[in-house]
Amino acid sequence: MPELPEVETSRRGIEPHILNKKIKHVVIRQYQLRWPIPKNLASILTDLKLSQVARRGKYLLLHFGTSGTVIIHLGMSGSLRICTPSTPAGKHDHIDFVFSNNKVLRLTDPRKFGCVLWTKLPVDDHKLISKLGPEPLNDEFNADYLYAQSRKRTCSIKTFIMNSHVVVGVGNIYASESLFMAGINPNRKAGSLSRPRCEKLVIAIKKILELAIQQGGTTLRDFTREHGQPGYFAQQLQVYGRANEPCSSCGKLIKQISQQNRSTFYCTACQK
DNA sequence: ACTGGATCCTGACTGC
DNA sequence: TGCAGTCAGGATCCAG
Repeated sequence: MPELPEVETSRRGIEPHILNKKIKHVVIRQYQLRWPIPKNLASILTDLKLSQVARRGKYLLLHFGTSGTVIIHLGMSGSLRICTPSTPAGKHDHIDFVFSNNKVLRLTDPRKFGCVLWTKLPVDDHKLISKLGPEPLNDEFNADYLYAQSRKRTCSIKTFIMNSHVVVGVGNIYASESLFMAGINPNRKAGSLSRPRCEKLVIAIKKILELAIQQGGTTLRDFTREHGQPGYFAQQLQVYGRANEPCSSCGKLIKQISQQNRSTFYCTACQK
């Protein structure tokens, strides 16, 4: 369940266990993820010291000084946890990074939509990272930006804000939630949004993500240790997964539709 | 340059 | 129970 808040929660959860530790060895059980794990990754990483645990969008970045960076994406079903070398590996535990302090960073990903890659480049120059839009919580993501980017765009506003080249980290759940908070119909064409409504949407996206990170930080604190815990934020969702339930604002039943083969939930009365 | 659709993969759930 | 069909929190690639 990796939305941006959870990737950030994972980052904060694993960092204290492995920062500034050396890799003792790497165990790779399944190379075939979204893209294959580089064959020589284990030998490259052995004896390198982890200097920084960063995040860009939904990508987790393990920096090893000037040597290079491991790029991890959790896809739809990936998760990370800290365990020990003696913790038995499950069916979908694809890679273990074993550190000198005997802590293991373990990636689990049943659907294999995630990836583990290596780059020597400055990570911002990597193909997957270089074209990403701004971080939603940075000042760079503001009403002027969203308004300018959306002009003449005919795709729906929901599809637009989920496009990682426009802004990173807005997944299917938070797209629906943000549009509800901003009172915008998800079917509306991106280019038809007024400047004030762009501002409203930017504020909503920031607010929703900040709230989710805050909740992830408290309720999913041990997400990296106990796989599969239900997220507390699920109870805070106003429209996502609530088809045919009354709108919390007006009482009209929440509608579920499909956009780009993804479910969208919204209130036909509150969102125009 | 944009848009819509196909696609990678497994598991949970529903209905027959 | 078993089996087929549908649906999942992502995002790239490709054709038009």
